[in-house]
Parts: sequence; C-alpha cells; structure tokens
Amino acid sequence: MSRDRTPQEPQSASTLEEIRATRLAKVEQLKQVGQNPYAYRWEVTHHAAELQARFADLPNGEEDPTEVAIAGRIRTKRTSGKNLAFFDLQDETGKIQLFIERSQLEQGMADTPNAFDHLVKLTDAGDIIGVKGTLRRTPRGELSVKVGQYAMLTKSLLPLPDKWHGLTDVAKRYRQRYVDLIVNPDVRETFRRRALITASIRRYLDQQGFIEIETPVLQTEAGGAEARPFITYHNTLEMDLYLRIATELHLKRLIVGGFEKVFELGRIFRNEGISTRHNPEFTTIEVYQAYADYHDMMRLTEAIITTAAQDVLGTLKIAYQGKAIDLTPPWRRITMHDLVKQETGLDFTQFQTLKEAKTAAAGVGLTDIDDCESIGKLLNEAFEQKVEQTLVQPTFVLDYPVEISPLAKPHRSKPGLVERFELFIVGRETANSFSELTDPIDQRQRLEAQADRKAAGDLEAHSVDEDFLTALEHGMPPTGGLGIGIDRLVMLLTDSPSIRDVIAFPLLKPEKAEDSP
RNA sequence: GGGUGACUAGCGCAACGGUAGCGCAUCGGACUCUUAAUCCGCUGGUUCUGGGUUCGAAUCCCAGGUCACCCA
Repeated sequence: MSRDRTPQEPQSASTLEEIRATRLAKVEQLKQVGQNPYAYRWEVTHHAAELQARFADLPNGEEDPTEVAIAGRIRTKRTSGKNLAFFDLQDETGKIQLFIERSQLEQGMADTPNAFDHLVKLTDAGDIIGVKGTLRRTPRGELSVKVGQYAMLTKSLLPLPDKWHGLTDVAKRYRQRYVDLIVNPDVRETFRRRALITASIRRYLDQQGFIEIETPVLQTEAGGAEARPFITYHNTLEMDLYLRIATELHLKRLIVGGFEKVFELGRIFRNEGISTRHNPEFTTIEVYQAYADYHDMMRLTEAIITTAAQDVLGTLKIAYQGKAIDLTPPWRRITMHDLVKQETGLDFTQFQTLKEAKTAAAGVGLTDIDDCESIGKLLNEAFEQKVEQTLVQPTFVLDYPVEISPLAKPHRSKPGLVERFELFIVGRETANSFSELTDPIDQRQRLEAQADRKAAGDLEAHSVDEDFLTALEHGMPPTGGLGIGIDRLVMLLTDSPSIRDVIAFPLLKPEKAEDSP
C-alpha cells in the first residue's frame, strides 16, 4: 500500500467503450502529427508470402537492400526499450515481421519528428498500416522488413480477440465473419478454395463448349424441385412472387430454344430447416446437354469434380474428416435396388403390393413408413435409412422410382423406373442427374399428379408450369441434365464439417429477441 | 419438432448457496534482436433476460432468449 499517492485519473482502459474512447483519442493525435487515420491509398509492391518465398535463403543476421512497400493489419506489437520494436504485419497472403529501429525510421522520415514514438504509441493491434523498407533476417531467423517509413492507413477502434485463444465461439464467428477472417487463416483459405473451385468448374465447362446463362430468381411459380419456396411480393404487379428453388425448368427452356450446352451456377432458396448440412440459400450448378443421356452426365460429373480437385488440391486422394476418399474415376455405378438388397436383403422388384412391401420393410427395421403411398417411395425410404450413410467413396446410385422423379425420362428397359442417378460421397447427396423427360404428355400427367398432392396439402409438391409444358410441346431434344451441390462439394474439398464453414455469411437468427409477446 | 449441454470483463476461462477471480488484451512503467516477448504496476462486471425460493443467488427453482451438438 503506497501512501501519499495522489489518486491519478483512471487512464487505464478496459471496457469496450473505454478502449474505443482511447483509440478515438489516438485518431486525433494522429491527425496532429500529420498522419491521416483514414488514408486514401498505398503503393503496395510486395506481399508477405511472396517475400517469405523470395528471401527464403537470406541467412540469419543478413540484410538485403531491396526496397519493398507492404501494407496490412498489425497483429502483435513487441517493444524492446525506447528505440526498438517488432510488429507482426498480416496481409492477405500471410504475416511478416516489421523490424522498427528508431534511428532508421527517423532518418527515413526526417520531415516527421518523433516518428518512432508515434508509430509505437499511436498504433494498436488491428490497425492497418503501410510501411516501406528493406529486408533483414534477424539472428533468430525471422525475416523482417526493416522499416524506413510508415503511414497509418486505417485506425481500428475495436480490439481483436485474444491473440492466443482467438475467436472460438461458433455463433460469433459466423455473425462477425470479418473478425473470424482476420484471426483465423484457415477460414480465409476455405473461401479462397471455394473461389478456385467455382472458377475451375466454369473454366472446364467453357472449354467443353458450355455457356452460362442466368435465369430468373423471382418466379411466378417455383418449380424444378420438391421444396417449399420463399414467398415475396411485387408491389406494382400486386402479386406474390417466389424465389427459385431450382434452375431446372428455365435451363430446359433454353435447350428447347436451341442452345445445346448450357449451365448456371447460382444461388437457390429453399424454405426449410437449418443444420450443419442445410442453409436456406445455397449454391448449385445445373448443366444441360442436348443429345446426351444420364450416362454422359456421369462422365461429365466425374470430369467436373476431378478437375476441380486437381486444380485446387492437386490430387484425387483426399481426406474428409479423417476418412480417406479416392476420387479416381471411374466411380462405382450401382442401382438403388441392388444397394437396398445388399444392405437389407429386400428385393423390391419382387413386391406386388404396397402392403406386402411395408410388412417386409418393417421387418428389417425401417421406421416412419406409414405415409409412404407407393412401393417406389418405400424403396427410397429404405435407401435413405439404410444405404445412404454407407456410401463413403464416390458412388453413382442409378435408376430411381418414377414416383419420386417427376422430371426424369422413363428407363429405356426397366418399367417403373427412370434414368436418374444421384452421386453420393461421404454419405451425402452431392449430385443429381437424369435423362430429361421430353415427352410433353407424360410430363403433364406427372406434374398434374404432383399438383393433386399439393392440393392435398403437400407443401413440397410441384405445381403445373403451363409455360414449361408449352415449351416441351415445341420439342426438346433428348437431353442429359445434371445438378451439383456446390456447397457440399466445397465442404468435401476443404474438409469442412458444416455448410456454415463454406458460406461466408450463413443465415442466423437475429441476436436480439423481439419484444413483442 | 425432440433430447442434451452452454451463456460470467473486449477475448479465452474459473468460482457451483456466503466479499466474482485468473490468463491475454487495454492503460502506466522498465528493457536495442523480440516473435504467445519478458518483468513491475493499475484498471475494467446489469454473471443472457424476467420472475421465484432464501438472511443471502453467478450458483437452486420456473418461464423466456440465443447458440452448439445429437436425433427426426
């Protein structure tokens, strides 16, 4: 206990508001010493990773006179005495240390008195600065930029998370993704890879002669998939509109119109639950090729995904959550019937009546089968409950029941089935494809059957898109169609356990509860 | 929709019925080769919200909120 101490004013700052106020005061001080705390530009000549690579052979304790100008965010500051400081600067590519010596800096900034003191006192971790200098590897081996000049580019007012523990609260990471990106380099890498994946897919399809055409997001009927849509409202038309749940029906109209190879990689919206595998808005690519069937689509699927894996990872042997996955084509092709038979012993081709099938299904432990109104639906239920999770290595599951595939062409040799496949990897549906149904009369009957279900209360059933049927009546060539879930593909190729890890800003509930009852 | 758990300083965590603490960050000081720098010193709290039990609640009970995980 010290006596006689005049109670000094509480200069110490600790609450968020106090930290912010302290930093705002530094903003004013920066202006007074001629630094713009919100500058206009900085001529960047190099990036951190580039320097680390280029000067990898610079020996400890040696210098290189190359002049570099870099910019980035201060992550940590270490001062050592009154004349020396070390900062870690982070740019998009990585980190590099700044070696800041008073004499060097004040020589380089002769017009600015006390430049060293300003740099040390008026900056905080989180500030964005630009520096110019030469290179030096410290005796302990840390490549550093020996700073001759600096400029404050942007003063930050809010503190970064704990530099050691970082930001681990999952919800906060998603809500404040910008902070997550600053402090977690892996997150930046995931989104960089996502961009490489979509670029790779577009490049490949372009090379194969496909063109990308954008189709409407706002639609008067949301069709092309079984899902509940989001509803919105157009004021001057005074009508409800729906956000698209698929791009299928419009891309097929383009095939009718004479394009032979089209695709769209874009966002679709489904009004359903949120989980580690579902976000209400997500990204798909749909590809349509005239004069092709679903066998062609299997080869195309293999090509798109293996090209992306090679472009991004440089290998087809990947790891997902500790499981080794081999993407080397050709991938296994096996029918849904055979898979269900393997896993359950039930041969669904033998059942004559739904009742018989249900009894058998219950006998092998299937649950929630009461509302299956057809053998085909029951088969699908058996597949989902017993088979899906076993399909770890890439597997094309072939030949689905017509009841669950209203847009697919009947199988050319198997009654009751359609020419459809889904691709499963690590137990997840990753792609969906069929030989497209081109018979307008058959298509009308299937959509009308869906519409009946919708009228009976099935919120996910299709409705009848008259214009689409009119398009088919003008004649659509035989066509292979393919849809790939981009988010799930990115999860696979970035080893991400949750879809939220590959969507920059996933949907979250608002943080504050409504005060209405 | 069901189950389990979490919510305490800017960040990461402790205290589990008896004065709300630690580390990092912040603030002040020392240090010319640091790098989770180190050392010394000081700050900083509506313990998610609202009720209840109790002499006394971060802690127990009820309701609500948000989130995570698992299941559907």
